[in-house]
Amino acid sequence: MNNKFRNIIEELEWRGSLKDYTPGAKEILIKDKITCYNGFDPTAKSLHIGNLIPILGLKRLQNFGHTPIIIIGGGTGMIGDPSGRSDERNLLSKEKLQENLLGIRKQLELFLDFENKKNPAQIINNSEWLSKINLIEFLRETGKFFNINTMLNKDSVQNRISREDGISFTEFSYQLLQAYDFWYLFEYYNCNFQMGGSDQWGNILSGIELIRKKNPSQKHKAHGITYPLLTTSNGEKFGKSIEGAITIDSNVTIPYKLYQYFFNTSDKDVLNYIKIFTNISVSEFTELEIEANKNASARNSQKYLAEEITKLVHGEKGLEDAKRQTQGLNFGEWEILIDSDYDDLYKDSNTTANINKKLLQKGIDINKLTVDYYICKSIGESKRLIQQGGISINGIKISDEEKIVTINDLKAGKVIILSKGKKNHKIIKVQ
RNA sequence: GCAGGGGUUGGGGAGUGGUUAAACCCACCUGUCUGUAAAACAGGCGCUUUAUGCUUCACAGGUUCGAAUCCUGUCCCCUGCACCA
Repeated sequence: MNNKFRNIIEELEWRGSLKDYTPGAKEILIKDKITCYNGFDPTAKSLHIGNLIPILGLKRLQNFGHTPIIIIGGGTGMIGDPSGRSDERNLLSKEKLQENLLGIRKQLELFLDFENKKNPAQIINNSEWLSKINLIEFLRETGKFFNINTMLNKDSVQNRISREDGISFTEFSYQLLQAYDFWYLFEYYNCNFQMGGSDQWGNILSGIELIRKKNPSQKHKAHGITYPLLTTSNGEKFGKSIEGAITIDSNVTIPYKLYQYFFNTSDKDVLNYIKIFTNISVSEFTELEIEANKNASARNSQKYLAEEITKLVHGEKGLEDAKRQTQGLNFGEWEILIDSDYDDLYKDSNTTANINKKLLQKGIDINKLTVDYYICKSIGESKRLIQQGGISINGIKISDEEKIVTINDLKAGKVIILSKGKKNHKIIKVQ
């Protein structure tokens, strides 16, 4: 893990994690030690893997002696960011927001160093100041610096205005609040850098402009950098699976799922992802790259990526569990699964379910089973898949579309592993 | 508000009285091959008691032996004009 990079810019550029930057930003990051912030809005109760990019960005800054600040958007979360949205957000209730806030805060604490004497990370909730804003004062002292024409020209706003539903004043105001955050941090926390996804570029610039206008004497002191937004080479959104976002909360996305998600990264993306998500050094990377070109079928890069990320997010034990469960589920080696694996897999309701023992003693129609446990959408689909050889129990393909599943189909006397294709499994436990 | 165009199965988009559960493309699913890939190929993609069965083409009625297709009303969208500025 030793870092051969001379400075943060060199590292970010090599990792492909730098997209836009304000003039002079690079030089300052190389020469000085700065304080930089990145905001996270509590829209869900867990961060998803896309959030790892800014988190790692802050961490890398910290490694080079800069001071990271994480803003969790207790205030801005009340409003909703229109960027990248095609419709108005539903406002979250205050209780929900609070719950999300706590969850995210806890997760963020895992990644950065808060103990360090020199440049400890901080987590700050922007409701600290946003909730105290007085409307009249805000309009006079901050709103005055925003030009509606400029605001209207933003893509995020334009997109919404051209739609039938338009955009509410509330969301339209979001950019003011984010700019205000930056100004506030600049003023009271000596923070003059903001980092964010490239979709935040406009918001970041607004903040810089506000700072400039409010402090005419300190021209060009605030800066921003962005990292590119990740999409897969197929143009899909990164971090989304069929069942929803891949999160870093082991109760929502179990380590096995996380591992699988990255293991299934395509060859085209995997090397880029490794640079972005892991701390791989240039020399290690070169080695891996050569190996990947020579012997792609070994999938060493995917394995490396999946292992590193699982370890980063869930630790050594999480990784071990994920690998064992992979072996058990994806290769049908159910014997190696231990009791706690079932418990783990049980946290993911997409993968597991319970069945009443009596039902099994009577016997249950295979098609009913697949539909009841959400493997198939309809009995018709189930029959079709059986004809096509797409349904299996405990790794054995079912050929009889009228099959009655009974107690004799249990593995180890306690579970049925019902699968659609090679990757969709449902572990059904008898109770 | 007036005039014109339009709302079809996840998305796009054919179809303007009858073998139309509805062309085609994309997305998606399964299988073969394989590397738990990609590509390619094969199959599939409203529901079920698989039947000359049931429910679908914005919504509600109507005409007809028969309607996604015709009529009436309602809702929504797009374009032009007007109003407003």
